[in-house]
This record gives sequence, structure tokens and C-alpha cells, in this order.
Amino acid sequence: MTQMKEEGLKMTPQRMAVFKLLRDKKTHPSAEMIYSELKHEYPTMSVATVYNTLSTLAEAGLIQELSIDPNKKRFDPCTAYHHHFFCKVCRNVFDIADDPSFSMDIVKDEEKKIEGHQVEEIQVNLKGVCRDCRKV
Amino acid sequence: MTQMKEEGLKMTPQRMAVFKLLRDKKTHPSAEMIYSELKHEYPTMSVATVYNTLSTLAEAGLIQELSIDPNKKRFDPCTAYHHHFFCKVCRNVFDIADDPSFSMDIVKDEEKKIEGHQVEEIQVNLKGVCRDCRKV
DNA sequence: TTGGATGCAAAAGATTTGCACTCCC
DNA sequence: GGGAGTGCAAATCTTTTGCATCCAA
Repeated sequence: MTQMKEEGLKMTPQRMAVFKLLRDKKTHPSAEMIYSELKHEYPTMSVATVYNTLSTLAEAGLIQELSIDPNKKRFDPCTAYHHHFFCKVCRNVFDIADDPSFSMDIVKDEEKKIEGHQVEEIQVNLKGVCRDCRKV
Repeated sequence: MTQMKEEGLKMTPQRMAVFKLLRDKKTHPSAEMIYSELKHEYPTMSVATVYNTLSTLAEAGLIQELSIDPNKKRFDPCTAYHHHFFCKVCRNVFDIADDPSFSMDIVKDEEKKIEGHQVEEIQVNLKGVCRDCRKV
């Protein structure tokens, strides 16, 4: 939580609540999901604040914005490199460990260029049906 | 273009126009971009038709829906496996060849499961600043 | 002929914006 | 005290939906 202070961000209750909720959940929630959960504890909190906070935290590199759910942005408190799996049925996002038998060399070198483009970020998105939904 | 017929889809002028435009452009346009371009040639075409057509073509496997632009869905007429690069400055999407030094074994096996999840689709998304925007 | 496709407008869902007020540093 | 952060509502942008009409097969 002190990482926020290190980044020069003001430690407001709202920001800490968003950051904490993101860390406590493994669901990679969207802004709306975060808002729904927090408004019980912080009845005056507004959606705008949630959106503001999420982009501030993402810019500071404390969280990661995922482009895996086709309908909305999802957020991950873990910025270490790993893959994600999106279930087309339940729409949950799962973390996938960066197994060596299933990784890319490129990711080891953040400064690498590809076909002349400066790569700053890599997201590996798997989609399908998750283990829970397959059973149904 | 005959692929549409093979998939049992009606060959309407609107569908053919969307499919053709997608093939002629390398920009991986969004629905809105496609609509803007086509409404000159087909003044009565509606956005709904563009959206309908895109999801129909995607379901039939003739095009691919990309989750790389955080703000909107983008579409790719090439369904062969390859990576994509998204420029945060100009917001263009570039194709990246699936170089062996930069690929994943997993993609060779469409039926593979990962951590119990059934994988149907893989998208590798690179983000950063494209070669053209770096020069500016 | 006829069921699927289209066009239109309204609605829904996600995100942003403007601005006055608040409160962290 | 000052400026960043917040709350609220309205606006914007993307996508979906309902329904009457149309047309490819």
C-alpha cells in the first residue's frame, strides 16, 4: 500500500479501498464490479472516482489494465508477467502461470523491438471454456 | 468470397461489402470505421447491419474478433495464427508474423488444455509505440 | 414464397467530462 | 492554503435490441 506514496500519489480512502479490493479478489474485476462492491462500504463513492483511480494506478504501474474481456476493461493487481484465460461462458478471467513450456522469449527483454515497433507491454490472452463451466 | 456460401450464409451485398473492405484494408478496423467507409457506397446501410455482419462472419470463422484495442472491438480477415501490435499513440493495429524465435508451442495444438481450461483461441497482444510514431 | 437479413430508432452498457466542493499533504 | 482528488450528473461512445420491411435462395 505504501507503493502509492512512493509513486507520489495521495493516499485517499477511496484509492486505498480500490487497490485493496483488487488485491483481495482474484477475479480481475471491471470498474463497475469494483464500484458495486465498494459502494456498500463507501456509499458516497462515485463511479468516476473508480475510473479515475484505476487509470491513475495503471499509469503508476501499480496495477495492469487487461484487454481480454471483449466488453469491458478488467484490472489485475499483479504486474509480474503471466498469461490470462477468459471463459466465454462465465466471463471470468483466470491467471495462468508463465510455464516455460508455454512462454515467449520476447517477454524476457522489455526493451525489445519487433518489426521496428517499440514493445512496452505484452498480453497473452487465452479464451475458451474454463474447467468449471466444462463440467456443466 | 465463396466461403460465405460454403458456410451457409446468404450472400447479401452488405455482407460482401463488409467482408471485402476488411480484406482490402490492413488496418483491422472497428465496426464504426467500417460503417463510415461503407455508407458512402451504401447510403442506406445501417450500423446494426455492420455489427450483425461482423458477428456472423466471426461465428462462421471467416474473420477474427480482436481484443487488443481497449476501447472497441477490432476485426481481422486473416484467421491464420499470428500476433498483433497495438500502437498507443496512433491506435493502429499491426500484424506481427509468428516468428519461431517468438512463438508459443501451445498454439500448435488447438485442442490443448491449460490448467484444466479448454483453450479455443489464443491472442498475443503487443502494445507500445509503432515505428512510425517513434519517429515523430 | 419465406425465413433470414436489413434499416431505423431507441435502449443499454461502458467510460469520460465539467465543475463545484472536499480534504490530503 | 493550495492543488490534487472526489462526487454528481450529463454527455459520449460502443454495441445491442425490437420490430416492420425487404430480398436472396
